[in-house]
Amino acid sequence: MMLQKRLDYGFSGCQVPAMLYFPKSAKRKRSARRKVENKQLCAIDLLATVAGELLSERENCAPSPQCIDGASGTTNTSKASVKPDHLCQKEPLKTEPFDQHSCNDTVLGPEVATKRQISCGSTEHLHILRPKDSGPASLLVKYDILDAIARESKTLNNRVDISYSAAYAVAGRCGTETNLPASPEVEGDGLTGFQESENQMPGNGLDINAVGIYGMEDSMDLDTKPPALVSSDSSTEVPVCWNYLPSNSSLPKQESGMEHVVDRDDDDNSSGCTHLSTITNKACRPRCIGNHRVRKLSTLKYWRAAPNILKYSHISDYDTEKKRSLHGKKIYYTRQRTQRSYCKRRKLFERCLVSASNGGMYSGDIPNLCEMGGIGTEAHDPRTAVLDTNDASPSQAEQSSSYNSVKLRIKSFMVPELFIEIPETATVGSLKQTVMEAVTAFLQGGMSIGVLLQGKKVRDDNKTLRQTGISCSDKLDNLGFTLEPSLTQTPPPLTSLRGPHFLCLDDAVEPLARIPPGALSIDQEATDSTPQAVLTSSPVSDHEPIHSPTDASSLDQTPADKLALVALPPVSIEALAVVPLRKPRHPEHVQRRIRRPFSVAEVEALVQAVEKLGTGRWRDVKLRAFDSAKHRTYVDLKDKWKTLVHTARISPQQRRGEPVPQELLDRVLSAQAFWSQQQAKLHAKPPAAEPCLLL
DNA sequence: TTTAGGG
DNA sequence: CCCTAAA
Repeated sequence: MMLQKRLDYGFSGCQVPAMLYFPKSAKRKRSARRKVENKQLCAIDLLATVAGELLSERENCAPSPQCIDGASGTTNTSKASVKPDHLCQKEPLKTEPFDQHSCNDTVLGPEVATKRQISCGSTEHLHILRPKDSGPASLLVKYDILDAIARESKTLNNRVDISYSAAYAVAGRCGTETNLPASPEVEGDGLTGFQESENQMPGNGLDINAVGIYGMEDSMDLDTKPPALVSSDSSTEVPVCWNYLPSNSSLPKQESGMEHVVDRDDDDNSSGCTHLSTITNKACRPRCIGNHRVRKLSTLKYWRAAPNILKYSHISDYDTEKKRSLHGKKIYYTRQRTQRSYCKRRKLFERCLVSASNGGMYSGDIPNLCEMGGIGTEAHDPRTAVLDTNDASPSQAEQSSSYNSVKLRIKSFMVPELFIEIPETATVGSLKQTVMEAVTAFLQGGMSIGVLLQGKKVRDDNKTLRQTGISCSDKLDNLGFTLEPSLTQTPPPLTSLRGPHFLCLDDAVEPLARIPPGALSIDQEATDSTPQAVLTSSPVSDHEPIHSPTDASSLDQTPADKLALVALPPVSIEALAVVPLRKPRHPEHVQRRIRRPFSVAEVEALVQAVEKLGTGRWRDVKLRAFDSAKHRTYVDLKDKWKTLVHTARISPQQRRGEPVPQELLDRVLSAQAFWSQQQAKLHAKPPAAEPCLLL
């Protein structure tokens, strides 16, 4: 490789619409997941789950748009809010890459409704009941959720806007990798354009935007209320308490970008606009709803590690001039589409929530997202969110009546500085991608919102707006919000698993890792004495790029060794002190293999081999029938057999995916029976001659 | 490494 | 497909 001159780009801040992305890379460790419990994750959990719904709903498409009434098992049905018309008339997907059976075999009678249970934290569950054939699924669900939340919270202070971005709805057929269309431009909708541009593998993503520092006052104590999130959504919803002031700036309307994707995701022409929404408070686990062709919620796509990122560092506030380091790291990523059950997806999201939680907040409740401690940037810091109070009339707010509200508008947040190093021979497209990756990496650690009042950081999250003076009109001019990265709080048990590339960070902040969680209060006044973590780039070997089997778009993929990216967000000392460590991830575990459904021919070969060799000799089966299929491991074959047996035992209506000939399934059953019998005999008495299934 | 199973 | 305990 010839040396290339590098160009360094400094970003004093990337302006993004005032919205946050919550889905984060999933973590598979159950141990980590266990740490995510209860209401801390209320918001994200809910949203993530909703997102799962949106995804899952795609296969519940049905031709009939009519709404069904009187669904079973519900106690509190009610009409959901009316949707805007434009949401009801979406073009169908131009291409429906999903299994064509998915629509057919899931259409239920009009009386059958799909009962969804939306988990909102650990204590609240919203049951969403909507008919299966009530039209554009994701949209309905979206409004179901909104409606449910509104009812559940008994207040409209909290608004949640959920957008679903089906980045790509492509299901790879067996043996054929599906190339996706080129990534959409990342423009016009802030971060919504995050795309998996590296290799254009099939993937799908969720953009859960939401929103609204509406009802902040309430959110302060919204332990049991639906999440109040942050949004710049200037579309239609106006919170009751906080007047949302429609932006007159040039900030892109996030809806626009999102809705388009939603269009693509709606898999039918249904024009149904009404639906049922049922809300209960049962705190039970979501049940598995048989579904199909549901992509795993790889919102994670967005959080995919940038292979080019060699360095990913954070520095602290300018005023402290302290440097801290993060490490580049792989981000759990998957583009696999699965047919997992709702429960599975739910679990997956729980994993997401782990990171979301750990990364985005270190204590407190999700509803307090809007009041999370921020970084100590100065008021004039360009990274500070622009607060527009021109249109607000805070004079009323300061009239200290108990119900006065504070009106403010967040025009945008500022993303902290990003430094990007890229060869000058790189294309603009790769530059875009690099920037995107930088932002992705930046966001990957989780987000926090900082509140600055007159240049001073408002640390006490428990104070009311009035107490802090935020309700005073004369101070609103100096009220700012910062979008700041948070680091994942590494659970103590996991810190020992850190790979070599974590060493530098470990060394720097190891002492902090021992701070017991209980001591990690939001108010981290004493953290100014935090040891400095000097940013160090990690060896390339520790960050082997993620290569995709179908790296179709590796246009100008600058090799990792030639493109370094340094993100230098002004990480607050607090954040580092509180959540100093990232969850270690072994690079080899980062990328999930692409899913490659077995073809009928493969199934045939597998069945034949198993018939011959039995069910306990998968290596032999592999050698015998799949020796040349590099991507099929004996574990795969074993798994496939397992699923085949399962498939053969369920009713044909329940089967999904490419249908396997019944004849093969019959053979599967007989072979399974035979060999399990043999195995039983083997246990009974010492092995004799090698049996063989006669067929 | 391979099996066997749960996830 | 992933993850792992066992073998």
